[in-house]
Amino acid sequence: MLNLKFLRDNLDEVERRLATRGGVVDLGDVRTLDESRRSLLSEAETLKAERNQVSALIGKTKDKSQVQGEIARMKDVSGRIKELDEELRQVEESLNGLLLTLPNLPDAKCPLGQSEEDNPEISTWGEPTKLGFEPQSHWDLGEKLDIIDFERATKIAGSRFALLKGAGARLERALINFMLDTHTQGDKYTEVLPPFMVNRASMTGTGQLPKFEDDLFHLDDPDFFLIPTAEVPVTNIYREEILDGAQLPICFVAYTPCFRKEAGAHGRDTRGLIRQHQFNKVELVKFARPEESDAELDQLLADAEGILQALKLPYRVVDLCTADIGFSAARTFDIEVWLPGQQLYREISSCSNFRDFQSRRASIRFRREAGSKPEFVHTLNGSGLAVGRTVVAILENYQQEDGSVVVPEVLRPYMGGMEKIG
RNA sequence: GGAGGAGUGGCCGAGCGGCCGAAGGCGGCGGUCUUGAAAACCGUUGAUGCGCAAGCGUCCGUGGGUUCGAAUCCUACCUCCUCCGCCA
Repeated sequence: MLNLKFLRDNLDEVERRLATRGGVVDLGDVRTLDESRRSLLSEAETLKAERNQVSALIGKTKDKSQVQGEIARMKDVSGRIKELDEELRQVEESLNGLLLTLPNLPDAKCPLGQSEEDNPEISTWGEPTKLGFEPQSHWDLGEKLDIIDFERATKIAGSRFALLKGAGARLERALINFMLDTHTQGDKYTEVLPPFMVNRASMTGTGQLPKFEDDLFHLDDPDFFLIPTAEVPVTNIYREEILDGAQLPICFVAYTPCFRKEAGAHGRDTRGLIRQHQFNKVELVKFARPEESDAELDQLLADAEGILQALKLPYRVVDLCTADIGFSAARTFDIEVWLPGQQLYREISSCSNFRDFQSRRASIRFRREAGSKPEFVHTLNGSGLAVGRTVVAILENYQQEDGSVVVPEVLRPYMGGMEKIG
């Protein structure tokens, strides 16, 4: 959520900066609602002040017959207050509803662009793998090795599900453990295992609601949502809390499955593990002081890159342009891993700084020192990494001409010493 | 699922329908004393909205209601605790 005061004073600038995300932005309604809110508020508060005064007087008066007139008048005043409060409630509901649909302001440093084509590549690591033979796709490899069964997953659940088997299931589990162990080394990140279902307030806090309900799996009774990323439950750990500034930054790492409807992706990535309704992810989440969040984003990105480097998987980093950053983000770096089967780089991690956008929605604040005023923290998160896509990358990059797959060295201890699948 | 009990400030804990944003304690902060620290003593210490400010408003789990006036009364919901049942 944007700062209403800032928005009020810089309406044109906000419109212009939001428009860099694409489309036209008209904040006229925000102005109108804000103005009527303030005028209703001041009228209601004046009456409340009067009522408080007169009621105190009535209270002090022993002989109530002397104040019958005041009591009658206050009855009217109270009626009027009730009307105004109701009007105010409606205006605030509209205003708040509107504010909740406005995306975050892109950072000044966020590159301008019209589409993902305009995302500048800022670094590369390793060389795209040269296999010396015709590479197979991970879905062919997986099926031939009998470690991924898409057909039966479809029978059990439906399309966009996978059944991992044998060394495939073991590889997924090995990756989760390897990632968690790596990130928690030296107490950099504290491991958490959060609920996989959350309520509406949590979804609103991180920005999935109210705009993106269609992308979420929902349970009617109780009114819960399956998490689309661990970002949601982990960021909401501190919703409506005031943190001690001395403890910042607070860094969490969480493994969770993630559930997404992929409603807008019909026909895209229908084969393979790339786009599933359910996938595993190890997520990094940080709560930082505002002045430190840029540096924390760099570190977060480096931590995510560290996993790919340890696995010796080639990748590049792109700086998402204004048209491509997510709703809640102010700045985002994507890590894209090389996939020989498809001969392209594919997103495997997305690392973002949300600044105070989520912390305003979720009311997550901190005190610099005892006695100072609460300020909003900056929240950040990034995949460290998407596990399913890491399996894809390993199968495709480590495949051999005979269709077997070499297990990356760092994973062997997690695979019971297995050096090769197949 | 059934039966009881409870939700007050960072924490514990008082609170008669008006003098309660809320006693008291702990903790925090500042000070006195001390070579320094502890102890003791004194003072101070919630959040938020509108406003340049003075100030005014709001917040005692959440939402409704009664009343001139609600932390205090009524009501629904939420959460927690105890007991019974069921259960990985």
